[in-house]
Amino acid sequence: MSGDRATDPEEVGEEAVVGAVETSHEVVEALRDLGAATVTEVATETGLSKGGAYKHLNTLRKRDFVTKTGTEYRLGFGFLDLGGHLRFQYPGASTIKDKIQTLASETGEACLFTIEEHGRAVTLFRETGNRGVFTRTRVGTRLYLHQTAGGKAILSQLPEETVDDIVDRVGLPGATENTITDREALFDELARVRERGYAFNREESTDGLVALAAPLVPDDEILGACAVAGPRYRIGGDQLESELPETLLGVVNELELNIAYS
Amino acid sequence: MSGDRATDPEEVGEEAVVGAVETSHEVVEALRDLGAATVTEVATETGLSKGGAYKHLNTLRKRDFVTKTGTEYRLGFGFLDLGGHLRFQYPGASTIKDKIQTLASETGEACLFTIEEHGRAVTLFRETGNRGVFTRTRVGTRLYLHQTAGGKAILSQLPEETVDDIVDRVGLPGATENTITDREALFDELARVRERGYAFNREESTDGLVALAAPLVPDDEILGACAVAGPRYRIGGDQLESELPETLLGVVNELELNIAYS
DNA sequence: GGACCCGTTCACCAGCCGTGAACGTGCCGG
DNA sequence: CCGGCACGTTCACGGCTGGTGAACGGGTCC
Repeated sequence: MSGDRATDPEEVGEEAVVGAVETSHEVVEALRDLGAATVTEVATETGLSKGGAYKHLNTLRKRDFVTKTGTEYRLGFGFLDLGGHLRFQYPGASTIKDKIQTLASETGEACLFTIEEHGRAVTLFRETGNRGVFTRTRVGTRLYLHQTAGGKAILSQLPEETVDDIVDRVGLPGATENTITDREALFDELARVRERGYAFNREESTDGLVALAAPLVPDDEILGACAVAGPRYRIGGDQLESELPETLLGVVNELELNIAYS
Repeated sequence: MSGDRATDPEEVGEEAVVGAVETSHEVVEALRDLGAATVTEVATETGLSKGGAYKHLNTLRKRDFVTKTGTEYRLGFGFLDLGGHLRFQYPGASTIKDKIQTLASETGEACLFTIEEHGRAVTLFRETGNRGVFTRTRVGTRLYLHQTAGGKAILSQLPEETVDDIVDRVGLPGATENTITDREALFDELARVRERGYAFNREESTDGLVALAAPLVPDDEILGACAVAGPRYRIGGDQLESELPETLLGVVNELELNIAYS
């Protein structure tokens, strides 16, 4: 029922596009950047006329994408509704969320479930244990696949040409001095991940942050990756090497069985 | 910095609207209902021509609101990104989320933070304890204020004319036989809530589900409500009457202090 | 191999988006 | 109390673009 989950490497056609919708998106972005704004502020920010900005804000308001309080406009929570709906449409979503939560309470650290979209990593679920929170990764943020443990776990399960396409499109930007920024090095790393069964992130996205992730492959098809992340000083040593992989792989295997037979 | 948080009872003007953006939203809704669809399916669902549907899908794709996999279109996670961003812009968001989480692990039940928007209740944060999950309330869903504990807690803090406006606009639809569907009865209930300091939901939205909520009012201004919800057979009796209110009020008071001085 | 089906492109015309100016209202200073 | 300003909202109009229907091309199933 849920079809093919592979990535789509096509470039988006610059033509065949509805201009008014694009300006609408620009209004949304302006509102996101400004936080709260009046009509004239939105107009100057987007370059629209006052009347035009008004029309757009009004249109967005009809669908709860924008809220008006007196004379102030801000983004509304219509986006949350759609996003939340979508999150639980993903195959096995509620099972995944449950397991991520138990993983979080067992390890005490921040645990994530991440998928690939448009060559980037998107976090669908995030639960934190009783220990202090560390990452600033939010549900929905788009990160680079090659900079994160979950991303590398996903990449390790994709055919080589797909990985090539993704690298062509989004590049390999660096974040810390540990980030893999070379294509060869990335492929080597992916081979190691494939062999080992899970991926590390040793301060490759943020200084002081390490993580561990395993791909979720219930049916010969990569669904995403489960990760445990925490500060290096807490889980850096033995835990990252031996204890955590065991618990992580246990949870992921269980998940795969649950999802495959349902 | 964050301005007025009161509700805005204005009706949205039917005119002064951008048509192309509305059809774009219709495409999104079609895609949400269909789950995954081809261009022609979207076209027939929305009544657009094939070419027109294509243009719209393409436009949405540029902003990650739509994903294309081979010949299949589905909603993308761009909405999640915006929604998540927004969630943490709300005043005191991360403090609130933390406290909701501790509340969940202390009580073991599902705990929510809910706000009011457009006369409806929107759940911003939801955390579940170690006991079985019960409600199907998702982050982002819009519920009726008068049907939920959190909603009634919020209403109890609003001026009477605002409550009147809201009731005029959204009505008092029933969900179970316990739902308050009469305006007089609602005002009586709100007076009791105000006096007591917290609100109950005794199977007023879903059979078998009870809840308890307290308004969060850090600065003379209602921010939202914190709620604990669970099945009647588990928390129905003494807990709901004495134990839970105490822990809930404790957490909310602490939250109010944290938010007021920050 | 041919007939269909579907996604994508293309040209075209009417309707609509966006503009700029006009209107009205609330607020501040005098 | 009053006048002026600034802002949201409305309005009429013109150029452009959104949406149409038909044509193209590639894939797949008989």
